[in-house]
Amino acid sequence: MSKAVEKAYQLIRERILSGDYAPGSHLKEEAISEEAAVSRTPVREALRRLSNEQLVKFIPNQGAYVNSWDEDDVDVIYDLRIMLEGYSAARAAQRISNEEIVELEECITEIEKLCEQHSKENHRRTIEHNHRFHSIIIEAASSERVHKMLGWLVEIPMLLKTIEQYSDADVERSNNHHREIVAAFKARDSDWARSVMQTHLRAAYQIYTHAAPNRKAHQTMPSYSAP
Amino acid sequence: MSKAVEKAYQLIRERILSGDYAPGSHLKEEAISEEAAVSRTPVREALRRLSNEQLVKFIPNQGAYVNSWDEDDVDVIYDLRIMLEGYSAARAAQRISNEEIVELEECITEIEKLCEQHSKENHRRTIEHNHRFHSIIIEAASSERVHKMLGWLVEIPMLLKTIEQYSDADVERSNNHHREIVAAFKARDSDWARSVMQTHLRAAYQIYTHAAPNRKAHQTMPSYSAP
DNA sequence: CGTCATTTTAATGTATACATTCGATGTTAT
DNA sequence: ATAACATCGAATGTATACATTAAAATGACG
Repeated sequence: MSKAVEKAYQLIRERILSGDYAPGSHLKEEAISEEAAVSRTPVREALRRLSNEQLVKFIPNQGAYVNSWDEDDVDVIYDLRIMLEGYSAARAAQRISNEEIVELEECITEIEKLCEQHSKENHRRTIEHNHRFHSIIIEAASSERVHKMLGWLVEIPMLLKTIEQYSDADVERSNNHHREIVAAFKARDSDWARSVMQTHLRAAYQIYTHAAPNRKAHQTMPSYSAP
Repeated sequence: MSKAVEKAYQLIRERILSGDYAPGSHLKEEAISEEAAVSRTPVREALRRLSNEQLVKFIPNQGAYVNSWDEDDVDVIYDLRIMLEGYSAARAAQRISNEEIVELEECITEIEKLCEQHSKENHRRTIEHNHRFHSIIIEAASSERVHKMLGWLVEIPMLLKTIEQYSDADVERSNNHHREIVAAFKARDSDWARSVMQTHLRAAYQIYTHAAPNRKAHQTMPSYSAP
């Protein structure tokens, strides 16, 4: 995207995900445009993009508010990811190139190496490689639509933190899933690929729900949406 | 949405769906702003919305082009609809109100009445009621995310025309599906509801593929995307 | 003292003017 | 003649000024 829009977009997104902009707070265009050192026009465009990703909520003639999600919404997000990434894996099984398979295997070996000893830095790089692994598959599925839709499901802070909760057994299981997905790809077996991918993500969901300290304590939209 | 944006949005959308703006053609902001009698600003915003719905494709520093879809994309659209509307039906089964169920039944009786004799007008109203039927269910699923995502899958002209291809037997089968979905809702059976909904849409897909005179004749993006 | 109408204000929505970028065209040198 | 290069133009990208709207503050009245 263009320079100023990207600048505003990244800034707003960062601040929302970091919690700097609290859920429900009013994102005023002028204030943001000053902080990002761009004019209101690109800020507006960035906000529109974020509203499509459901990170902010628009109210006509009133502007943008940081969106919040309740427990049910998190469930939906996981359900959608499981459906769509499962679908992606199925499509990828019939479309992925040998080069991409090699890349996937490199991701796996990297992750396994990094998991041998725990550290903040290794953790960060593990997340990166994991993300890359999933991205390659979504790319290989070769559908703009699916790619875009999945785009607004991932990278939500709560969900990203899940990986920090993985026990050693969880990590080993996850790595096994990764290997099995590649095996399914090599066999060009769509059903197998989809099945393993869905298993992989369902397991992640379980770890998240058990790790979440207070699942019932959901953030709610403030009263401006009510009479 | 605001007035001018809505005006531009509707105009562009209409012209794309009617084929007035041909696939691949360049949508120039200034030209559109004159036709819609608004300034470029709301036109830009409308184009961004349409690009999120995948109706137009953006190329940086070059602008918006009417997007086209090939056979594979149509397959993906149907697959996604089947997954997401199936999911919606499953959620709706546990959330739908009695009032909404009554509304669904009204839609069904209306459709059945309209199907008794063929006519252009009855056809149009059938489509309307059918659309309403599906909308109520998606509403009842009660998830902004799912609602929005399904928003950019429906109302593509090719797909809308499918219903015109329905034989009498197809129509009767469709009506039976509708009734069975309501039955599943009354039983609060999520799996049943999802299953029938997916059956319903898979049948529609089959009718489309068989009715399409030349499925292989897909529109392709012009060469600006190729070297 | 509370309620309702009015005014004010601060934000969004829109229009327009300016900057930038990329492609087309045409020229020149090899 | 062709390829590299410079120039020009038309479109997008950005900034800013103006219009409109809705919420908040104020004040009049019951």
